[in-house]
Amino acid sequence: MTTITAKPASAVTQTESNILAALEEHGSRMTWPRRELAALLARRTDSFSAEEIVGGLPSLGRATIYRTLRLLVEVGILCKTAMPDGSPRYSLDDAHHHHHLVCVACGRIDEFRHPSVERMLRAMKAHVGSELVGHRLELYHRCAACRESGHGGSDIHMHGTHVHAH
Amino acid sequence: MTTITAKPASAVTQTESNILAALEEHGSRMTWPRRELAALLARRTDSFSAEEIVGGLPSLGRATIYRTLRLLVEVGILCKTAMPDGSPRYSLDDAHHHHHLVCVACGRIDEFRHPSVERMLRAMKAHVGSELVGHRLELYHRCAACRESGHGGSDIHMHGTHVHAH
DNA sequence: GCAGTTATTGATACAGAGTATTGACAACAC
DNA sequence: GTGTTGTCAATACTCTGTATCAATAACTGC
Repeated sequence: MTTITAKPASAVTQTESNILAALEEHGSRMTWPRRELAALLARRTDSFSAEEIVGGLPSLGRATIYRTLRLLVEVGILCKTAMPDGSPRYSLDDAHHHHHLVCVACGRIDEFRHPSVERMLRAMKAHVGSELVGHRLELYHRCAACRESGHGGSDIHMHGTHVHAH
Repeated sequence: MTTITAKPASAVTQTESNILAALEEHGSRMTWPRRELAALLARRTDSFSAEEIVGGLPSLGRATIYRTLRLLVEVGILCKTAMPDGSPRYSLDDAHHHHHLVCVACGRIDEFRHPSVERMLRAMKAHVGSELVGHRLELYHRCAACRESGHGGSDIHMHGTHVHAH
Protein backbone atom coordinates (compact mmCIF):
# COMPACT_ATOMS: atom_id res chain seq x y z
CA MET A 1 0.00 0.00 0.00
CA THR A 2 2.95 2.33 0.14
CA THR A 3 4.88 1.50 -3.00
CA ILE A 4 3.00 0.75 -6.13
CA THR A 5 -0.21 -0.65 -4.67
CA ALA A 6 -0.77 -2.39 -7.95
CA LYS A 7 -4.31 -3.38 -7.23
CA PRO A 8 -5.41 -5.37 -10.25
CA ALA A 9 -8.78 -4.43 -11.66
CA SER A 10 -9.88 -7.98 -10.90
CA ALA A 11 -9.33 -7.26 -7.20
CA VAL A 12 -11.85 -4.44 -7.30
CA THR A 13 -15.14 -6.25 -6.94
CA GLN A 14 -18.57 -5.15 -5.87
CA THR A 15 -21.38 -7.45 -4.98
CA GLU A 16 -24.81 -6.83 -6.38
CA SER A 17 -26.05 -5.92 -2.90
CA ASN A 18 -23.15 -3.48 -2.44
CA ILE A 19 -24.21 -1.64 -5.54
CA LEU A 20 -27.89 -1.63 -4.65
CA ALA A 21 -27.05 -0.47 -1.12
CA ALA A 22 -25.13 2.49 -2.54
CA LEU A 23 -28.11 3.45 -4.66
CA GLU A 24 -30.50 3.12 -1.74
CA GLU A 25 -28.23 5.20 0.48
CA HIS A 26 -28.26 7.83 -2.23
CA GLY A 27 -32.06 7.91 -2.05
CA SER A 28 -32.71 6.22 -5.36
CA ARG A 29 -35.55 3.81 -5.88
CA MET A 30 -35.00 0.12 -6.24
CA THR A 31 -36.16 -0.80 -9.72
CA TRP A 32 -35.85 -3.84 -11.89
CA PRO A 33 -33.53 -2.17 -14.47
CA ARG A 34 -31.18 -1.12 -11.68
CA ARG A 35 -31.17 -4.63 -10.25
CA GLU A 36 -30.36 -6.00 -13.70
CA LEU A 37 -27.52 -3.56 -14.17
CA ALA A 38 -26.16 -4.21 -10.68
CA ALA A 39 -26.20 -7.95 -11.32
CA LEU A 40 -24.34 -7.53 -14.58
CA LEU A 41 -21.73 -5.18 -13.13
CA ALA A 42 -21.12 -7.45 -10.15
CA ARG A 43 -20.08 -10.15 -12.61
CA ARG A 44 -17.55 -7.95 -14.44
CA THR A 45 -13.94 -7.52 -13.41
CA ASP A 46 -12.62 -5.66 -16.44
CA SER A 47 -13.28 -2.24 -17.89
CA PHE A 48 -16.09 -1.65 -20.35
CA SER A 49 -17.81 0.93 -22.51
CA ALA A 50 -21.40 2.07 -21.99
CA GLU A 51 -22.40 0.56 -25.32
CA GLU A 52 -21.16 -2.88 -24.24
CA ILE A 53 -23.65 -2.71 -21.40
CA VAL A 54 -26.37 -1.52 -23.74
CA GLY A 55 -25.65 -4.55 -25.91
CA GLY A 56 -25.59 -6.85 -22.89
CA LEU A 57 -28.96 -5.73 -21.57
CA PRO A 58 -31.21 -5.39 -24.61
CA SER A 59 -34.29 -5.33 -22.43
CA LEU A 60 -33.25 -1.95 -20.96
CA GLY A 61 -33.44 1.37 -22.73
CA ARG A 62 -30.24 3.09 -23.76
CA ALA A 63 -31.10 6.22 -21.82
CA THR A 64 -31.71 4.21 -18.66
CA ILE A 65 -28.32 2.57 -18.92
CA TYR A 66 -26.53 5.88 -19.46
CA ARG A 67 -28.47 7.48 -16.61
CA THR A 68 -27.72 4.63 -14.28
CA LEU A 69 -24.03 4.51 -15.17
CA ARG A 70 -23.82 8.23 -14.44
CA LEU A 71 -25.62 7.66 -11.16
CA LEU A 72 -23.20 4.88 -10.22
CA VAL A 73 -20.25 7.16 -10.98
CA GLU A 74 -21.82 9.80 -8.73
CA VAL A 75 -22.31 7.42 -5.81
CA GLY A 76 -18.77 6.07 -6.17
CA ILE A 77 -19.46 2.57 -7.48
CA LEU A 78 -17.93 3.19 -10.90
CA CYS A 79 -14.97 5.13 -12.28
CA LYS A 80 -15.12 6.75 -15.68
CA THR A 81 -11.69 6.94 -17.23
CA ALA A 82 -10.50 8.13 -20.64
CA MET A 83 -8.31 6.22 -23.08
CA PRO A 84 -5.54 8.25 -24.75
CA ASP A 85 -7.88 9.08 -27.63
CA GLY A 86 -10.49 10.32 -25.18
CA SER A 87 -12.92 7.42 -25.53
CA PRO A 88 -14.42 6.64 -22.12
CA ARG A 89 -14.17 3.38 -20.19
CA TYR A 90 -15.98 2.42 -17.02
CA SER A 91 -14.54 0.27 -14.26
CA LEU A 92 -15.45 -0.62 -10.69
CA ASP A 93 -14.24 1.92 -8.14
CA ASP A 94 -12.44 0.90 -4.97
CA ALA A 95 -13.90 3.94 -3.21
CA HIS A 96 -10.55 5.48 -2.29
CA HIS A 97 -8.66 8.29 -3.92
CA HIS A 98 -6.57 6.79 -6.69
CA HIS A 99 -5.32 7.19 -10.22
CA HIS A 100 -5.39 4.90 -13.21
CA LEU A 101 -2.88 2.73 -14.94
CA VAL A 102 -4.43 1.95 -18.31
CA CYS A 103 -3.26 -0.71 -20.77
CA VAL A 104 -3.44 0.76 -24.27
CA ALA A 105 -3.56 -2.71 -25.83
CA CYS A 106 -6.33 -4.49 -23.93
CA GLY A 107 -8.03 -1.66 -22.06
CA ARG A 108 -7.39 -3.17 -18.65
CA ILE A 109 -7.52 -0.51 -15.94
CA ASP A 110 -5.66 -0.87 -12.65
CA GLU A 111 -6.05 1.58 -9.85
CA PHE A 112 -3.04 2.80 -7.94
CA ARG A 113 -1.95 5.16 -5.26
CA HIS A 114 1.61 6.37 -4.81
CA PRO A 115 3.14 8.91 -2.44
CA SER A 116 5.06 10.61 -5.24
CA VAL A 117 1.76 11.58 -6.85
CA GLU A 118 0.37 13.07 -3.64
CA ARG A 119 3.66 14.89 -3.08
CA MET A 120 3.46 16.33 -6.58
CA LEU A 121 -0.14 17.46 -6.05
CA ARG A 122 0.75 19.14 -2.77
CA ALA A 123 3.62 20.94 -4.48
CA MET A 124 1.41 22.09 -7.35
CA LYS A 125 -1.30 23.22 -4.96
CA ALA A 126 1.26 25.35 -3.18
CA HIS A 127 2.68 26.85 -6.36
CA VAL A 128 -0.44 27.55 -8.37
CA GLY A 129 -1.82 30.93 -7.39
CA SER A 130 -5.48 29.95 -7.66
CA GLU A 131 -7.44 27.20 -5.96
CA LEU A 132 -7.25 23.82 -7.66
CA VAL A 133 -10.69 22.31 -8.06
CA GLY A 134 -9.65 18.96 -9.47
CA HIS A 135 -7.07 16.99 -11.37
CA ARG A 136 -6.79 14.15 -13.78
CA LEU A 137 -3.85 11.77 -13.94
CA GLU A 138 -3.66 8.71 -16.10
CA LEU A 139 -0.62 6.59 -16.90
CA TYR A 140 -0.75 4.53 -20.08
CA HIS A 141 1.25 1.36 -20.50
CA ARG A 142 1.20 -2.08 -22.04
CA CYS A 143 0.32 -4.60 -19.36
CA ALA A 144 2.31 -7.76 -18.64
CA ALA A 145 -0.25 -10.04 -20.29
CA CYS A 146 -0.25 -8.01 -23.50
CA ARG A 147 3.53 -7.85 -23.67
CA GLU A 148 3.80 -11.63 -23.29
CA SER A 149 1.08 -12.53 -25.71
CA GLY A 150 2.60 -10.16 -28.26
CA HIS A 151 -0.79 -8.47 -28.43
CA GLY A 152 1.01 -5.26 -29.00
CA GLY A 153 0.89 -3.75 -32.45
CA SER A 154 -2.67 -2.56 -32.24
CA ASP A 155 -2.89 0.13 -29.54
CA ILE A 156 -6.16 1.10 -31.07
CA HIS A 157 -6.90 3.93 -28.70
CA MET A 158 -3.44 5.44 -28.64
CA HIS A 159 -3.86 8.72 -30.49
CA GLY A 160 -5.93 11.80 -30.03
CA THR A 161 -5.90 13.96 -26.96
CA HIS A 162 -2.75 15.36 -25.49
CA VAL A 163 -0.71 12.44 -24.21
CA HIS A 164 3.00 12.70 -23.63
CA ALA A 165 5.40 9.92 -24.39
CA HIS A 166 8.18 10.71 -21.98
CA MET B 1 11.29 28.31 -15.54
CA THR B 2 11.98 26.35 -12.42
CA THR B 3 9.07 27.20 -10.17
CA ILE B 4 5.63 27.54 -11.64
CA THR B 5 6.47 28.66 -15.16
CA ALA B 6 3.00 30.11 -15.37
CA LYS B 7 3.12 30.75 -19.06
CA PRO B 8 -0.18 32.37 -19.96
CA ALA B 9 -1.90 30.96 -23.00
CA SER B 10 -1.59 34.39 -24.56
CA ALA B 11 2.19 34.00 -24.43
CA VAL B 12 2.00 30.95 -26.66
CA THR B 13 1.78 32.40 -30.12
CA GLN B 14 2.49 31.04 -33.53
CA THR B 15 2.83 33.07 -36.67
CA GLU B 16 1.06 31.95 -39.79
CA SER B 17 4.41 31.16 -41.39
CA ASN B 18 5.44 29.13 -38.34
CA ILE B 19 2.44 26.94 -38.76
CA LEU B 20 2.87 26.56 -42.49
CA ALA B 21 6.56 25.81 -42.03
CA ALA B 22 5.68 23.00 -39.62
CA LEU B 23 3.30 21.54 -42.18
CA GLU B 24 5.87 21.80 -44.96
CA GLU B 25 8.52 20.18 -42.82
CA HIS B 26 6.09 17.36 -42.22
CA GLY B 27 5.81 16.85 -45.96
CA SER B 28 2.29 18.18 -46.34
CA ARG B 29 1.13 20.15 -49.32
CA MET B 30 0.49 23.86 -49.09
CA THR B 31 -3.16 24.34 -49.85
CA TRP B 32 -5.53 27.24 -49.60
CA PRO B 33 -7.60 25.71 -46.77
CA ARG B 34 -4.46 25.15 -44.72
CA ARG B 35 -3.37 28.73 -45.28
CA GLU B 36 -6.78 29.93 -44.15
CA LEU B 37 -6.70 27.81 -41.04
CA ALA B 38 -3.14 28.88 -40.23
CA ALA B 39 -4.11 32.53 -40.57
CA LEU B 40 -7.06 32.07 -38.24
CA LEU B 41 -5.08 30.14 -35.64
CA ALA B 42 -2.27 32.70 -35.66
CA ARG B 43 -4.82 35.28 -34.55
CA ARG B 44 -6.11 33.24 -31.60
CA THR B 45 -4.63 33.27 -28.13
CA ASP B 46 -7.26 31.35 -26.23
CA SER B 47 -8.48 27.78 -26.36
CA PHE B 48 -11.23 26.70 -28.72
CA SER B 49 -13.34 23.79 -29.87
CA ALA B 50 -13.22 22.33 -33.36
CA GLU B 51 -16.76 23.49 -34.06
CA GLU B 52 -15.82 27.10 -33.31
CA ILE B 53 -13.32 26.85 -36.13
CA VAL B 54 -15.88 25.21 -38.38
CA GLY B 55 -18.18 28.14 -37.68
CA GLY B 56 -15.38 30.64 -38.26
CA LEU B 57 -14.41 29.26 -41.65
CA PRO B 58 -17.66 28.47 -43.42
CA SER B 59 -15.90 28.21 -46.75
CA LEU B 60 -14.02 25.10 -45.60
CA GLY B 61 -15.53 21.66 -45.22
CA ARG B 62 -16.00 20.21 -41.78
CA ALA B 63 -13.92 17.16 -42.59
CA THR B 64 -11.06 19.32 -43.79
CA ILE B 65 -11.01 21.27 -40.57
CA TYR B 66 -11.04 18.17 -38.40
CA ARG B 67 -8.35 16.57 -40.55
CA THR B 68 -6.16 19.65 -40.42
CA LEU B 69 -6.59 20.12 -36.67
CA ARG B 70 -5.50 16.51 -36.19
CA LEU B 71 -2.53 17.14 -38.46
CA LEU B 72 -1.56 20.23 -36.48
CA VAL B 73 -1.72 18.26 -33.25
CA GLU B 74 0.55 15.65 -34.83
CA VAL B 75 3.15 18.17 -35.95
CA GLY B 76 3.13 19.88 -32.56
CA ILE B 77 1.43 23.16 -33.40
CA LEU B 78 -1.70 22.44 -31.39
CA CYS B 79 -2.49 20.74 -28.09
CA LYS B 80 -5.71 18.85 -27.64
CA THR B 81 -6.79 18.89 -24.00
CA ALA B 82 -9.89 17.56 -22.28
CA MET B 83 -12.17 19.46 -19.93
CA PRO B 84 -13.22 17.59 -16.79
CA ASP B 85 -16.31 16.27 -18.60
CA GLY B 86 -14.14 14.98 -21.43
CA SER B 87 -15.08 17.59 -24.01
CA PRO B 88 -12.00 18.49 -26.07
CA ARG B 89 -10.36 21.91 -26.37
CA TYR B 90 -7.56 22.92 -28.71
CA SER B 91 -4.84 25.43 -27.87
CA LEU B 92 -1.52 26.50 -29.34
CA ASP B 93 1.40 24.35 -28.28
CA ASP B 94 4.66 25.82 -27.05
CA ALA B 95 6.50 22.80 -28.47
CA HIS B 96 8.00 21.72 -25.18
CA HIS B 97 6.92 18.99 -22.86
CA HIS B 98 4.32 20.45 -20.55
CA HIS B 99 1.05 19.89 -18.77
CA HIS B 100 -2.14 21.89 -18.61
CA LEU B 101 -3.74 24.16 -16.08
CA VAL B 102 -7.34 24.48 -17.20
CA CYS B 103 -9.87 27.01 -15.93
CA VAL B 104 -13.21 25.24 -15.51
CA ALA B 105 -15.11 28.51 -15.72
CA CYS B 106 -13.76 30.18 -18.87
CA GLY B 107 -11.85 27.37 -20.55
CA ARG B 108 -8.56 29.21 -20.51
CA ILE B 109 -5.64 26.81 -20.79
CA ASP B 110 -2.20 27.63 -19.46
CA GLU B 111 0.77 25.40 -20.04
CA PHE B 112 3.16 24.68 -17.23
CA ARG B 113 6.19 22.67 -16.33
CA HIS B 114 7.22 21.89 -12.80
CA PRO B 115 10.02 19.72 -11.39
CA SER B 116 7.65 18.00 -8.96
CA VAL B 117 5.74 16.56 -11.90
CA GLU B 118 8.85 15.23 -13.57
CA ARG B 119 10.00 13.80 -10.27
CA MET B 120 6.67 12.05 -9.86
CA LEU B 121 6.83 10.63 -13.38
CA ARG B 122 10.34 9.32 -12.83
CA ALA B 123 9.22 7.68 -9.60
CA MET B 124 6.22 6.07 -11.29
CA LYS B 125 8.34 4.88 -14.19
CA ALA B 126 10.63 3.17 -11.75
CA HIS B 127 7.84 1.56 -9.77
CA VAL B 128 5.51 0.38 -12.50
CA GLY B 129 6.62 -3.03 -13.71
CA SER B 130 5.79 -2.44 -17.35
CA GLU B 131 6.92 0.23 -19.77
CA LEU B 132 4.93 3.44 -19.64
CA VAL B 133 3.92 4.56 -23.11
CA GLY B 134 2.33 7.87 -22.16
CA HIS B 135 0.62 9.89 -19.50
CA ARG B 136 -1.99 12.55 -19.13
CA LEU B 137 -2.00 15.18 -16.41
CA GLU B 138 -4.40 18.05 -16.16
CA LEU B 139 -4.98 20.39 -13.24
CA TYR B 140 -8.35 22.13 -13.09
CA HIS B 141 -8.81 25.44 -11.33
CA ARG B 142 -10.66 28.72 -11.49
CA CYS B 143 -8.41 31.34 -12.96
CA ALA B 144 -7.73 34.74 -11.38
CA ALA B 145 -9.92 36.60 -13.88
CA CYS B 146 -12.88 34.30 -13.24
CA ARG B 147 -12.52 34.53 -9.48
CA GLU B 148 -12.48 38.32 -9.59
CA SER B 149 -15.33 38.73 -12.02
CA GLY B 150 -17.41 36.33 -9.96
CA HIS B 151 -17.85 34.30 -13.15
CA GLY B 152 -17.91 31.23 -11.01
CA GLY B 153 -21.19 29.45 -10.54
CA SER B 154 -21.31 27.90 -13.95
CA ASP B 155 -18.43 25.43 -14.27
CA ILE B 156 -20.27 24.03 -17.20
CA HIS B 157 -17.77 21.35 -18.03
CA MET B 158 -17.10 20.20 -14.50
CA HIS B 159 -18.68 16.77 -14.31
CA GLY B 160 -18.24 13.52 -16.15
CA THR B 161 -14.98 11.67 -16.38
CA HIS B 162 -12.97 10.73 -13.38
CA VAL B 163 -11.64 13.92 -11.81
CA HIS B 164 -10.52 14.08 -8.23
CA ALA B 165 -11.22 17.02 -5.99
CA HIS B 166 -8.33 16.73 -3.55
C1' DG C 1 5.06 24.91 -69.04
C1' DC C 2 2.66 20.67 -69.44
C1' DA C 3 1.44 15.98 -68.24
C1' DG C 4 1.12 12.76 -64.82
C1' DT C 5 0.81 11.28 -60.21
C1' DT C 6 -0.92 11.64 -55.82
C1' DA C 7 -2.39 14.34 -51.85
C1' DT C 8 -6.22 16.92 -50.55
C1' DT C 9 -10.84 18.64 -50.62
C1' DG C 10 -15.89 18.92 -49.78
C1' DA C 11 -20.17 16.50 -49.52
C1' DT C 12 -22.41 13.16 -47.52
C1' DA C 13 -23.14 9.53 -44.64
C1' DC C 14 -22.15 7.22 -40.66
C1' DA C 15 -20.35 6.15 -35.79
C1' DG C 16 -19.80 6.74 -30.81
C1' DA C 17 -21.21 8.78 -26.67
C1' DG C 18 -24.21 10.81 -24.72
C1' DT C 19 -28.52 14.38 -23.37
C1' DA C 20 -33.45 16.20 -23.72
C1' DT C 21 -38.14 15.21 -24.04
C1' DT C 22 -42.28 12.91 -23.26
C1' DG C 23 -46.07 9.89 -22.21
C1' DA C 24 -46.61 5.78 -19.52
C1' DC C 25 -45.95 3.34 -15.43
C1' DA C 26 -44.38 1.77 -11.00
C1' DA C 27 -42.77 2.78 -5.99
C1' DC C 28 -43.56 4.54 -2.00
C1' DA C 29 -46.34 7.58 1.38
C1' DC C 30 -50.44 8.11 3.46
C1' DG D 1 -56.41 2.75 -2.63
C1' DT D 2 -55.21 7.05 -4.09
C1' DG D 3 -51.79 10.44 -5.11
C1' DT D 4 -47.26 12.09 -5.93
C1' DT D 5 -43.18 11.64 -7.98
C1' DG D 6 -39.26 8.94 -9.50
C1' DT D 7 -38.13 6.16 -13.19
C1' DC D 8 -38.84 3.90 -17.64
C1' DA D 9 -38.48 3.13 -22.86
C1' DA D 10 -38.55 5.32 -27.12
C1' DT D 11 -37.31 8.79 -29.86
C1' DA D 12 -35.00 12.60 -31.51
C1' DC D 13 -31.22 15.38 -31.15
C1' DT D 14 -26.30 17.14 -30.09
C1' DC D 15 -21.43 17.00 -30.33
C1' DT D 16 -17.19 15.22 -31.95
C1' DG D 17 -15.45 13.21 -34.94
C1' DT D 18 -14.24 9.27 -39.04
C1' DA D 19 -15.11 6.75 -43.72
C1' DT D 20 -16.11 7.06 -48.43
C1' DC D 21 -15.56 8.86 -52.82
C1' DA D 22 -15.58 11.59 -56.93
C1' DA D 23 -13.51 15.94 -58.24
C1' DT D 24 -9.69 18.90 -58.01
C1' DA D 25 -5.46 21.06 -56.84
C1' DA D 26 -0.46 20.63 -55.70
C1' DC D 27 3.87 19.02 -56.45
C1' DT D 28 7.31 16.19 -59.72
C1' DG D 29 9.81 15.23 -63.70
C1' DC D 30 10.75 16.44 -67.99
